[in-house]
Amino acid sequence: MTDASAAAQRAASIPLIVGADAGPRSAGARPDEDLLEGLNPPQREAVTYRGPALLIVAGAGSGKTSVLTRRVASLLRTREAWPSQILAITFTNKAAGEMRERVEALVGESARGMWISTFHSACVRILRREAEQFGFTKSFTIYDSGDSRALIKRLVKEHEADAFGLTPAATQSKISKLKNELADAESYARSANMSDPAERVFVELFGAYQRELQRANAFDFDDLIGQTVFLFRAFPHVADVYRRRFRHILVDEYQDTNHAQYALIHELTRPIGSDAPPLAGAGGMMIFEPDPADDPDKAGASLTVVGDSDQSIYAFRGADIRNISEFERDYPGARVVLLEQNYRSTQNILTAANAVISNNFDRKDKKLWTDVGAGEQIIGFTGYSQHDEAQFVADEVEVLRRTGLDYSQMAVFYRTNSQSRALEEIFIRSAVPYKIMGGTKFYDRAEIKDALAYLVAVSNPADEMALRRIINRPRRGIGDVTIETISRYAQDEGITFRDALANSSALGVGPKIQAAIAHLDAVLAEASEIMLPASGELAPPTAVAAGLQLLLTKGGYYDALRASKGAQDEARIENLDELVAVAREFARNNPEGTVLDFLTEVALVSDADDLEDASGSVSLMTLHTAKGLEYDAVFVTGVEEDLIPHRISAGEPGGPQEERRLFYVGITRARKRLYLSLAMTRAQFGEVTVAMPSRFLQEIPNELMHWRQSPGDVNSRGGTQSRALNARRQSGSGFGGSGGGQRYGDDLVPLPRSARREPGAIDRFANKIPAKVRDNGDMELAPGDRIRHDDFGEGRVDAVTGEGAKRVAHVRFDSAGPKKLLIKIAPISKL
DNA sequence: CGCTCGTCCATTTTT
DNA sequence: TGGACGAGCG
Repeated sequence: MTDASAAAQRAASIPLIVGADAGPRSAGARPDEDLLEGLNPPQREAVTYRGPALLIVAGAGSGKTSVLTRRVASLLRTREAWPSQILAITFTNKAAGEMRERVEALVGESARGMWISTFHSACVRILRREAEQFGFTKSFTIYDSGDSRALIKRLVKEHEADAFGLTPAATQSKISKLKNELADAESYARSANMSDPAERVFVELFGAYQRELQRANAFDFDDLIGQTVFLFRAFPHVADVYRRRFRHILVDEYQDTNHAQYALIHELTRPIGSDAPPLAGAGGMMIFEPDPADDPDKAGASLTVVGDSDQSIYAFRGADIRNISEFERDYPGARVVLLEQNYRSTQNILTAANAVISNNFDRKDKKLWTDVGAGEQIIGFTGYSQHDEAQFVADEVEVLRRTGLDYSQMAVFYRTNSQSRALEEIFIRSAVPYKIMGGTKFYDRAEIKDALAYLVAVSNPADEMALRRIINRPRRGIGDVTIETISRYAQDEGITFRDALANSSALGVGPKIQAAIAHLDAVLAEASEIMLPASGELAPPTAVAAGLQLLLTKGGYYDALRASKGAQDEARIENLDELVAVAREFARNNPEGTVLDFLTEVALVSDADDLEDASGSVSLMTLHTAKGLEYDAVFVTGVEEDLIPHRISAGEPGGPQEERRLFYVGITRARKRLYLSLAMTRAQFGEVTVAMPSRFLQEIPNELMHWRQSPGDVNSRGGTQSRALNARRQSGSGFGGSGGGQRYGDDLVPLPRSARREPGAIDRFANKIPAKVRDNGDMELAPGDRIRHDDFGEGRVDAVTGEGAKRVAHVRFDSAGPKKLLIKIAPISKL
């Protein structure tokens, strides 16, 4: 490592030299002095340390982004690096955009030329340049998980693999996991138990899948990383190009990198020109022999990684926490800087967060602290149903709003996307402006995928999947039979599916179908002239939008939608118009952008409208999406067993711990106010189930919490009338009308309030929450039984539906009328 | 070949 | 609850 330390010394000495001619800045000061303003000592070190490897362990809210951007700015300001020598990897496109902005704000124009992007975007850029090296073309398609699922589904069917328990979903996830480990079909076969027929079939599928991708000139998400690693290993001279170029590599959210990403970084930071040609296809194992690169000019790039193992929440998709915990072993001599001071939250919030996360064993103890004071207590609330819970959130949002807090400073988190429904309903009804972040379905809509498939069909004629998708959309009378005919013809003639379309007359299909094929072929050809001018000249910026417009119009897509009277078809047209608008916008931002660039962007930017600001509205998102964000007020909803921790995680090794980290991430997003809410009952899959408070709630010290309504309050006598029903009236808004119980007629009837308790008394439930839940045990009820309800009085059971804890009694009360009650928890007794 | 209706299915997190 | 898919009919 002498070379490395030499490089470190060299690098470290530069600022001092440069400092002498710091130009406009005050004489003698470091040119990056202003960048260090307001930083605490560890932060300063994180910005100024120079060496081959630096690990910044950055607790939540410790100013990590600020440190990272200043470090980049400092490198530029001191002329230690040209912008083009910097590669900064972030986890999301949004984070990349923000980082670029912040660096630009610090150093201005000179930020241009830096690569600041996600792993995936960076790899696409590299692959577009180098694809020809190994049997792809630069027009390759990027398959998103839906595309690859479709392909896998077809292969599973062809191989009759489901007979071996290989469902498309299982196959896809297994392949993905393997690719994240840099394994391919061959290397996997070597280690697999091939006497197991299911394994043999899987290997077969894996291999076929990969061949199909190659044939289609396509990469799936995992390939973008894995194939780049493969490229670097198989072609050292190519790798050297990038090693020479990127002298400073920074990786954010390092705890969430998977093995392939780790390997990519490792390849990029190796000394230049020192590769022993690796064995092709040697997936899986990596050997890092110390490279005797004596020439300091060949030293590897300097690497900075930032992360927090307490915030590792992507193990389920291959993130390997060891990448960060063993960083010092992988990069001997690495400097480690710890950022523990928190600049975001109040001490109460941090204490709660520390308390929760400390229940994870096998972690380095780390305690966030702040000097801003204790702050407000954490508010707890238990709703009767998820609607009730949502109404609490909506009401509280309004209260906060009236105290002057902007909507954009509030966020609501949930574990699963499906939970957003109830929130949305209530927010709409309560006229609370909101915006759902992430999970944008725009690019998942069928019509959008169709439209994009048209573009792919033009830009990457090898992509048969895209062609198959659009060949009969809109309906052209080309069914499976015809498709098979075309496919066979192509195979016989040794041409591509796309080229077969151009020979429609030779296919031997009926005249009507032949004409349809010829027409489609002509439209595709015309569009390709617009978007891909032959003679190497650049297409005009408008080409993508124009080509798309043409495809949709002449392809008959618009007409078909207009002709149909389906209710959603109008919306589909609007969505397509929106896509065209997106293409125009893209052209404005990227005057030289090609159709490929456009497709890349939409493939990798999952939620394009994330870039739009959410100003003026409350943000709703999953806990995963929340990572890296912060808000003055945060609502974590659905804090229930089986939700967080999610029930599926229970069986998986490390699952509950990861769930705890997820909860921790949610808590630590809050600056000033934190709300934790749950519901006693939750309707999922159309069934009402009884929910139990999350175990994580009990890990928060009592004195930090103020329960507006504890789980005990809801079911012990009295309960509350659903806030969803009465809150509006309480808050004096004129919104009462829609309130009545009828709105919830199909829902379980909330328990009306008979006696109001002093809320917030924590001693009574003392977080021994589950014990407080009313439980009627296995009370047996049958039609005809008479029962007494604490609030509704006496009634007669009409029917009993459901099973176990979900049994529901349909009761006709003498005075209160018909109600549905969950037998297990309703305050009832048999007469 | 296309459409409708019915069934059945599955429901974690995402670049 | 609702979304996806298959069988069966027009």
